[in-house]
Amino acid sequence: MTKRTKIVDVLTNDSLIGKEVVVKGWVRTFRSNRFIALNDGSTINNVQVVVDFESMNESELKRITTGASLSVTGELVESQGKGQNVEIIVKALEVIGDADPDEYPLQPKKHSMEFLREKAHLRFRTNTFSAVFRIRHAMSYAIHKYFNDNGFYHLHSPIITGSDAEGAGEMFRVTTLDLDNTPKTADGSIDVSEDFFGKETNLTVSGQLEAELGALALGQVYTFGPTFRAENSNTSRHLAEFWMVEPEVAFNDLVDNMDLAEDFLKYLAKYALDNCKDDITFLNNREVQEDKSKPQAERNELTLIERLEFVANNDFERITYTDAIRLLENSKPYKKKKFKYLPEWGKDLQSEHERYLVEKHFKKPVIITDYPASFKAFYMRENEDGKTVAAMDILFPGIGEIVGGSQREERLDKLKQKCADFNIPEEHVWWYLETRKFGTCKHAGFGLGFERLVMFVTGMTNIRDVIPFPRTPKNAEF
RNA sequence: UCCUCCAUAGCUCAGUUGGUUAGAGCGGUUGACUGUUAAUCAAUAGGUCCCUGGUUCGAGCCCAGGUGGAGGAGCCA
Repeated sequence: MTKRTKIVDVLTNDSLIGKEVVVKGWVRTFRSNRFIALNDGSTINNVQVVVDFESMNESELKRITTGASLSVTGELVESQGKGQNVEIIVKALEVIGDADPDEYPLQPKKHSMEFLREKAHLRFRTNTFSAVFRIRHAMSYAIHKYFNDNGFYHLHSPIITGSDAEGAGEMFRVTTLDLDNTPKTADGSIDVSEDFFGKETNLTVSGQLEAELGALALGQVYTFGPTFRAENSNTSRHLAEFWMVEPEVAFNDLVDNMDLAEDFLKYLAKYALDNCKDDITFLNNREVQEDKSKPQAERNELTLIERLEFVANNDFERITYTDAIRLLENSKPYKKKKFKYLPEWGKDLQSEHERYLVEKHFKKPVIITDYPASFKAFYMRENEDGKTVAAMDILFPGIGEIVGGSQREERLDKLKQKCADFNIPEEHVWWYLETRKFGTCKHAGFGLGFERLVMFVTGMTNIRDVIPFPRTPKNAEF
């Protein structure tokens, strides 16, 4: 009958004090047969519900267990106790759904992240994960808001793609063929003309090429969708299914591109600080506690909040690949032979090199630009030196590469040459080449790994803990 | 895919040179207590020691293979 009040409102809206409220949520703890900590997901904070156990049916009281869902009607009053400002004095309490304490796996104590990953269906009910996923939502919203407020259009790039020219990684094949009985052509290979689309199709590894098509008419676009890579990578920074944000802007060059990416990331850090205060504070304190049990060398130099403030308020370092190599060659670990791999012009930077630059030398986000063409993608614009391309990677402390982008090759002859160099048949990318044939112009864009952003903003150290149901090699549970 | 480490109670872990009956804390249950904040106190239940094979009189412990997990590397976002 009476409308449910969300716990976030119960805790923050002073005008409700003295009034009767109805709250519904899940029991976090039940102490002394009298105090229920109830949470409904609207905030990380619980409301304390005070039960008059002397007058309650004992069998009903027994059903108030960790994890059970309740409907509580009662008066909101200022708390007699010290830990909270307000509490609800129960008038009526109904157990909506029981949670058998013998079987309910979440206890009011610390669990390991690995254990909770196996209980991915229930881990939303913990403080840490509810905070992470509220922040994940806020970041998703902030991304749309940033682009909308800056005149970008959200472009929906396809998830199933017939394009096989991207080369961004191994792809997941999409087919409706009977795998036990595939149709064959005369030479014995699989006859893909019989497949649903009449050709080989895969899940997208990037929406970039499609975003470029949009940008070259709409001016400023971005994609924000799921991306799939069938790489057998087993690290705390990679997923087989992840979400990527890819803005693309006509008439932008590499400097414009860097300016956009930096402004965007600063906006997101500030948005989190301004709009997710309770959750960020919780995760900040959680990390401080965790760090206490770690050796000095593994602790964070700055707290989570300090790191977010730092990104929001300080300019990123910008350095060319060539200068970065020179800097590494004159670094202490180089001279003391601490690098496992020697930095060398023409070879890609190793993780240890990036970490040195970001975490030891500059101690701030670093944008590395103008990489050698040899290990970058075919669509990146060739620089005047003929050796490097107008690429940029943004490296974050503890996360590594969070953004990768470039100014695109807009000159048709150069792009055709690149296709040849990379063994990409022109007939596969005819539609992409046509944008250079008809009204071509400078343009640039980048890709932001959404989960890596959420890792940075939450301080979580494993990417599997910032997406509800992680997809990794040998794991597609739930 | 490669390297290193790990797998014992519901959870976090200990377990001696290979030895007979595998332990602790937390959680659960039962009871006491009741304005608590990880409540407290007492009692109590709870085990395919990841799987398969091997060595041995005897394996949680040693060996081989497998599976799963973590950290690092590569690839990248």
